[in-house]
Amino acid sequence: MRTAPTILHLDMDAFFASVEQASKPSLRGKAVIVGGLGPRGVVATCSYEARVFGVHSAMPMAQARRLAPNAAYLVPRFGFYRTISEQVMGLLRALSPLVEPLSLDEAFVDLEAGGTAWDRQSARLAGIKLRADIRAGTGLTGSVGLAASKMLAKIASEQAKPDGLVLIEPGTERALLGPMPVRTLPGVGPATGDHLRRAGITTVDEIAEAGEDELVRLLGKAHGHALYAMALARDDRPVVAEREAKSVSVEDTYDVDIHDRVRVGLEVQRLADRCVRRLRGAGLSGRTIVLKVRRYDFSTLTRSETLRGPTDDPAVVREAAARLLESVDTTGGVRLLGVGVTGLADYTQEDLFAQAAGERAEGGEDDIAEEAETEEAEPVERRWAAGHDVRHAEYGHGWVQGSGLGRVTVRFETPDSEPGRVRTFRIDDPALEPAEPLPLVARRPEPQG
DNA sequence: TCTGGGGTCCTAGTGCCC
DNA sequence: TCTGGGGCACTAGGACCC
Repeated sequence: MRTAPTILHLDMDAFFASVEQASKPSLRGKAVIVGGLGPRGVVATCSYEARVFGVHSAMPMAQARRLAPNAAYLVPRFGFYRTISEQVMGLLRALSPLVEPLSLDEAFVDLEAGGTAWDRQSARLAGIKLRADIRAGTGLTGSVGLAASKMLAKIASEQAKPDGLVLIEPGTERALLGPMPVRTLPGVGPATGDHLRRAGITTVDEIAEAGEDELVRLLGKAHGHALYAMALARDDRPVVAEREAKSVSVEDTYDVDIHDRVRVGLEVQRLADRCVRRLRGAGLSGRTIVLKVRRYDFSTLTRSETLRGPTDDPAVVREAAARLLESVDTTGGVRLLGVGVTGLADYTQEDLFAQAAGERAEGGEDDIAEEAETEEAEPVERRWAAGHDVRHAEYGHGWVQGSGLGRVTVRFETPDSEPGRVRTFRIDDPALEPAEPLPLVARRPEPQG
């Protein structure tokens, strides 16, 4: 393990909610909750103001609404978050070629590999400058952890939240880690936490005291060895810049359980098409088709089938998914269906032939065009999702505060305006149209030199 | 009150081949 | 020919992460 704290972990603070607050001045300082707004939605992220009420990620939305009835509830705008995320990742790549994104709002950076830092002073300075650059470029805050390993850098950024920087001095790791609860360690979730607690182990020190053999006995080989090493602050996993995807999947939870077997079949076909579209979009094909079914009682089962070779043919994936469905009992109803592909490969020669043949026969992508039509036919209310940007011919740029009963309520404001006024329109008002999000920070003139 | 969506990794059982 | 075992592929399920 290295001796200088030159691994940096960045964690953007309440990312989705912060982006929404930055783009909507009237929400700054308010409880903002981003997530699925349907009857089975859960909270994706919420602002720190909402956390005061006890709201947190992964909480059922219905529960959040009871705890914070006056919060602003918004659906996520992943496309926009991705744009902001790329901006932030660009700042990280300026520090080092070794940047490992973990999600839209989190990444590791190997500062030493980039020549940006070699000791604690240079690492701290790099962290301070990064936070300033993120704020200047996006108006958002991120927390930075610096340490000699990935695990400790992540724990440091957790401690730094919100809007802070924590550097763990090499040599102090074990003393720091020892009294912490086992759940601090990555890979210890509710199940493992319970398992350890039943064995009388609640702190990191107690993991170390239990010994490696005991942990392997309790948790199995891989998990036991890994956890013991982490408890001793041993972690020499490198920062890996390029990670290849291992699977592609799509799934839908339905507002109401589906009982009709024919409808279940149709949904599986739709999901298969969507999955293939994603697969092709990534330039991939795959060998193993996976069907996922969550039943009315939340029991989840998967069925999979491995083909002789990789495919990205929608008909092949549809047929495989349909065969897998035949082996599943759906009486009682299903709440979720999913279709995935694993065993990924780049396009194979065979696929290219098959695809060429398919295109000759069917004239291109028509075989999976059906989805687009379904989307066109969605109810008009769906165009006015809460939180999404709109433009009105007379009042300018705004966002949807809510819609229903044939009306849509819009607040007219932009990231650099004062909090704006609210107006209500008919949902079919021709002066109102969906709009692209505006940049969070107004473009400044390029600095000279 | 009732639990999203997109992933990764691990384990265990089974069947097959050598 | 019988038996055992290692190694691998496949399948299903579960834990965990953000």
